[in-house]
Amino acid sequence: MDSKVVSLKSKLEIYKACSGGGNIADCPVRDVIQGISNKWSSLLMMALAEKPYRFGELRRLVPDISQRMLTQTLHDLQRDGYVHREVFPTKPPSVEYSLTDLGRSMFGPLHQLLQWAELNHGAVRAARNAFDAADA
Amino acid sequence: MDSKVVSLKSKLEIYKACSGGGNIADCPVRDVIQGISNKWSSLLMMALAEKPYRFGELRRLVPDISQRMLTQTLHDLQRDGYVHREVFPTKPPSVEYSLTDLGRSMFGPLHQLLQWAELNHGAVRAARNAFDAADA
DNA sequence: TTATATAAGTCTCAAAAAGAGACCAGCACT
DNA sequence: AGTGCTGGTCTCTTTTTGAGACTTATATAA
Repeated sequence: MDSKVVSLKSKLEIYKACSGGGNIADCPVRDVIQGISNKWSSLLMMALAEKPYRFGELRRLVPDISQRMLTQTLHDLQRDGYVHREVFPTKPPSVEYSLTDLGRSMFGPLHQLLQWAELNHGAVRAARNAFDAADA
Repeated sequence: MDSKVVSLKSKLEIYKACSGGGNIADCPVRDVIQGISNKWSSLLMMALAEKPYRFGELRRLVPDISQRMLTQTLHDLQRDGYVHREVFPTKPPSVEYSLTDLGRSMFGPLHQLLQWAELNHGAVRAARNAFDAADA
């Protein structure tokens, strides 16, 4: 469990960064994290980290996102500075989305979490099954 | 930008782990990530990484969560194996929540992301302001 | 010429999720 | 007898999300 050691190191500092103002509610870390912890953000970041994609390509790549949520999530990622949106004057005009430097920087740690998920989805699935079996 | 170098290394492998079955929709990484990318999970993980807390303590610590969502989020974290729930036979009975080994393991990479957020919330805030100023 | 397709969205309506706050049971203290 | 503590659940309202039709302008096919 060296992950325990790592996490213990500066947990408190992070935490204090949140409760510094008095309570945990208006906290810069929360402000940033809540922008990316939603159903579609990490998935789109993952796609765009591979290479730039156009709107329709992303739609086909993630078949279960609605156009509405794709528009909105890309808009939010652009607003927070992670994604760049560029319109090309083709007929009809096409729009390309790509990661900014800030987006690539954020994808570093996000990628670590994605790797953890890949390595440990077996354990999570097992925990779920055990839990569901217990209260049945 | 050495984060760029890091992220470029194994982006594609992760991505393939998702589109392996044919499409990105039923993907183990998504399955795990969606369990923790919601408004309250990372915040509660952050609190419980510091030390175990009881229900009421968590409620006071995160003043803007409703009891309903606190119950539900803790339940989901417990189901996925990140959190342990223990009832103590005090009068009235108290319930303590703590991280499991799996939870501490997951908090490692999550913590990296939280640190990134702490370091870069200035840049994100600046991007937001620029974006909002532009379309006004 | 008329029909169909493609691009990137927007609009409307229905369904699902989240938030607010009352309510509950059991026991201790006053 | 009344109040407070515990950890919840129940109901109602508001917000968010999902499904899918519709748009504007151009190119291509029949």
